[in-house]
Amino acid sequence: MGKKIAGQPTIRRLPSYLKIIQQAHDEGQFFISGTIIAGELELEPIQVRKDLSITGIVGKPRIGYPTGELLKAIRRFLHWDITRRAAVVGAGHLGQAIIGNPEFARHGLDIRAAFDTDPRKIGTRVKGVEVLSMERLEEKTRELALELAVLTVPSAAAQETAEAVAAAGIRGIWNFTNVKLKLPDSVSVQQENLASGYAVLSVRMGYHRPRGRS
Amino acid sequence: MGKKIAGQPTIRRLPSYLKIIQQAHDEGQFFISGTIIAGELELEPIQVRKDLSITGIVGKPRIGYPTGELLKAIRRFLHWDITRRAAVVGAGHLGQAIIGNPEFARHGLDIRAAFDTDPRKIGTRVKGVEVLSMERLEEKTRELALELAVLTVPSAAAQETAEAVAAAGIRGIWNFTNVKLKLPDSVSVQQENLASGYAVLSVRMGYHRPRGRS
DNA sequence: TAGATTGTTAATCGATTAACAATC
DNA sequence: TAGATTGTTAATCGATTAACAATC
Repeated sequence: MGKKIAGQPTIRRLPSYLKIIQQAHDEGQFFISGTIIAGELELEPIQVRKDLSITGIVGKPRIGYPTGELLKAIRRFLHWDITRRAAVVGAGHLGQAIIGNPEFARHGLDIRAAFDTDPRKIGTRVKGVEVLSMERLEEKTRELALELAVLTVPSAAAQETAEAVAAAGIRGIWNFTNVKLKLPDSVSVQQENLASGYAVLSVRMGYHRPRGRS
Repeated sequence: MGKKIAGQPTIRRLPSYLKIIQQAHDEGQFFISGTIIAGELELEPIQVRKDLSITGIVGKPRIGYPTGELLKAIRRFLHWDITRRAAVVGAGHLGQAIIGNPEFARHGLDIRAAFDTDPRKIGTRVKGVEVLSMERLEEKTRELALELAVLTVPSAAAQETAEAVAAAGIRGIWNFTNVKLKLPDSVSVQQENLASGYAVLSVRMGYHRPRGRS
């Protein structure tokens, strides 16, 4: 019998659970029920129980799940218990937002360098992270043992840059461009398509019928 | 018989289709087949055909779908054929990234103002967009007829800020914080949880076994 | 014409939800 | 104890994929 496998929807919900459980833990609560977590996130309790079951942590009826063990197990499951040495490729606003967001650092994203083609940016620092020329990507990847790249370059440069990133030996790309990258399967790619979210919101909002003065 | 309804997965894929079809159209192609679109995005042709069917556009066997009509129909479906007057609330790097991204403007996101609490930012401009104090949110929402807010404040301020946004009369929030907002149902909220994407990538990458020198 | 592609109907697959005995 | 919550098994739901006749 193999390891229990979690579907992608489950994996995507785990970070929200982690946040709620962390808060409870910080407030000194030793247990939290699936019902409470579900209430906070407007999910069904059964869904939370099902999701949490993949961690292997067993809860106590009437009491809930032990917060400490659950935190540890979720972090382990997401591999957020190790640090991943990473680079931001494309040091624009989006790249700087990722560098400056402490949430990712807490979850093991250890950004060691940033790369850009803009001579005015090269040599500067963003929150202590040095911005380097793209020419130094391979050298720095080796030197710093980088394994992950946050790709925040303009779409027009995405494929070309991703190929350079892959050639440098990086094995995971968090892709914030809207370009479907063509790379060998040995590189893991996670596509963040912000336009998808905007599309969902737009459809949900529908057409506005402003209250006229007529 | 009612209007055909599209599931959220379909809606989320439409922007990618739009991009491919736009490229073909710009290259002067009058038709594009579902097979081609699927190939570009590494999807199944049947999935593309099924998704495109919600637009009501009919393709020609052997030829494909008419690019011009398809573009128009997808934009119509997503309501990307109208402009939505919007504000960025939280003028940090992420907010500035959204303001500076021309893709959203092309899809009708018309950012008219930015709001922040930082006195050093208030009064400045980001790509021509004025940064205003949060106190002026209600006034400006009325004056500019804003209907959408891009919420890019720190998590700690998310709920409070969202309430102010809702009170100002804005009816859609694109929420980039990791906070599940508690707001009346009259406000549409789209949650962008970046940590979810990072979780998926992390699980996919697994634990690294570096090639040792041993 | 021959055959690639469409649109529709049916089958499969996976995720969510329901039901309920076990239990703290 | 009584009853809220857990974990598991089964049912439902929705999305994806397969099959195939129609057709350009």
